Amino acid sequence: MPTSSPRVIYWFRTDLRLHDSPALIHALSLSPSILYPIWTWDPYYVYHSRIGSNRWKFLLDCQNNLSASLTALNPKSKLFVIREAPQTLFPKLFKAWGITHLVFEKDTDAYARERDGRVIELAREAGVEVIVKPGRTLYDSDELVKENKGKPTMSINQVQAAGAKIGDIPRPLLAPKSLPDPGETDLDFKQERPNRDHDANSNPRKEIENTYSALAGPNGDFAVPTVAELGIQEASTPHRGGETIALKILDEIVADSDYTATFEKPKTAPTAFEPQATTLLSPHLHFGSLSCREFYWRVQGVVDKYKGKASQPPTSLTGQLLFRDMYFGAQASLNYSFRQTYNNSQCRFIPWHLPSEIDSKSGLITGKYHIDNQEALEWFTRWREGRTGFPWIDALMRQLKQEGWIHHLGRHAVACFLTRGGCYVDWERGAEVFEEWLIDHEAACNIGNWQWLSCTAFYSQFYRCYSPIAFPQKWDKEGKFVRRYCPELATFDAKYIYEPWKAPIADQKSWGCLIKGDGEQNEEGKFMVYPNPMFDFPERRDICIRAMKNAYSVGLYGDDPRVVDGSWRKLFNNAAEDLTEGNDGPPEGEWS
DNA sequence: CCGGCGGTTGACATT
DNA sequence: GAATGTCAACCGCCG
Repeated sequence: MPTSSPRVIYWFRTDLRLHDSPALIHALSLSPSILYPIWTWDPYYVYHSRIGSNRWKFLLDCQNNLSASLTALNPKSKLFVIREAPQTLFPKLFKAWGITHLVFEKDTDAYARERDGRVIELAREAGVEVIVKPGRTLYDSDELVKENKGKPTMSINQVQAAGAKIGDIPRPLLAPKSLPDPGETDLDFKQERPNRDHDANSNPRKEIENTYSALAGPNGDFAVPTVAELGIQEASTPHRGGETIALKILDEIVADSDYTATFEKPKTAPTAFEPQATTLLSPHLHFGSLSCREFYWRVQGVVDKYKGKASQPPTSLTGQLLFRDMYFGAQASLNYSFRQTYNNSQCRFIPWHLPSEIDSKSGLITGKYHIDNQEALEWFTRWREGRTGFPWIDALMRQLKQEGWIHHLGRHAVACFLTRGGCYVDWERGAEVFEEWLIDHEAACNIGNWQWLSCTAFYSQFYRCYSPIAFPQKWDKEGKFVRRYCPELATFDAKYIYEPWKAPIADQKSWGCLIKGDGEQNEEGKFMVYPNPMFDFPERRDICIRAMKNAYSVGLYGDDPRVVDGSWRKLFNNAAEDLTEGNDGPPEGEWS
């Protein structure tokens, strides 16, 4: 094999950037004669991950921006988007393009490990050398787990201790200044099209989907697909993707040394919009249009020079990145069980409503759920659609759906409300909604935060419960945020903005909006209509706290044999009004 | 094995 | 208006 002039494929996945990409820099250090920067459309991504139209758009923004940056370095180059599953594409591609090396950034989620393991195997069979470099997190997640005595990182303390053993967080690398030519791009092999019998994205896909029309796309030019090609609805988010934008946002943040050095997450306002109180860099970290180490060291540089008193992890800006590493470490260690309660050694078992259906063969969640309680289903539906009758919750859910982003504390509020602090619905239901709608959806962080907020892992102070009335008042007494996202309440007196059902009917009429019904009705005559609250919150809070206390005293975790075989039901009192009854739930169909 | 303390982001009353 | 204490009482961590 002519390794003297390597012909390299650089496989972009969750690292859509040129700055600080250890894997890309390594690929270039091979002095390739030929370099193909490619993306492959993985059917697992296209049909099995929940991706709303806003996140699709953000991804395409990132791909377009990256492709333009590659072309700026070499007019012959670009991001070559190939429409086939990597597991079937690569053997054909290695042969067709005479490839000697395949380089990509390490990914440690359960599916990615499986996929990449297969690709590495295929490369070995083809005599292609594979180089994998970590770069997605501050620390290599596997190394972090290893230094945490081989256990999942479940507290920020553990991350800091394990991180200290690993050593300094790598300094960012410069973007390449030149790029080798790509070789010939003929593809004289047959495209293998994926089976489309399942489509997790039928929701955002309201048009004809044509992702796999041809290997190099409809025009045969390997172009980044359009929204129309993917069949996705137009995005409603104002947030835009791409490395150029990410670096500009970062520049603006670090230019404000007070903001950067004294940032304390719990003090930032979840009610702030235009501009938001936090950085909005999370979607860029997800798609890799910003390197987390670039972010870390740029912020640390400001902190080191700062004359005043700087904030410290975990509440500081760099602390936020440590939490991200914590969740990646837990995910890397627990693999498929991380994303579910069932079989998860770290996740408490709580007999929530609407529990996940479990595939009895694999022990994995199927994406469907049991409807054990009609009232809980109605509450979940109203929560999802932003018509709970609690303006703070509804405003957040509407912002989430429209813009694909809500403030971290807003996520706390709606997650607590759906699970342990209101509806007593399974955190996995909430995580699925966030998975679809968030532009910054990062499986590790989303799952970890849902476990945190539902007090099933990472956190356990279930008696600290967010009030949909008191909590937002800490930042926004006037209710400006609610008025923006629930415009039917725009003219309500601040006194009633978080509990409009308390406003006298005469006032409701003079403010043009009646408080009634369940949110199905939007207007009545000349009046707008906003729903009544779907339950009495203080009552629900008490019921939930009591039920949590009981479930904690039973003390089961997801991998307990009694959870696995369904006999957990005997440990809960079915007759009590404490939401501990379980007529339905895991494991699927095996408890009777 | 114990007790005390702190835990990214509670609510409410009091100072 | 900010800071502190109390509520009831969870866990992980440290000595």
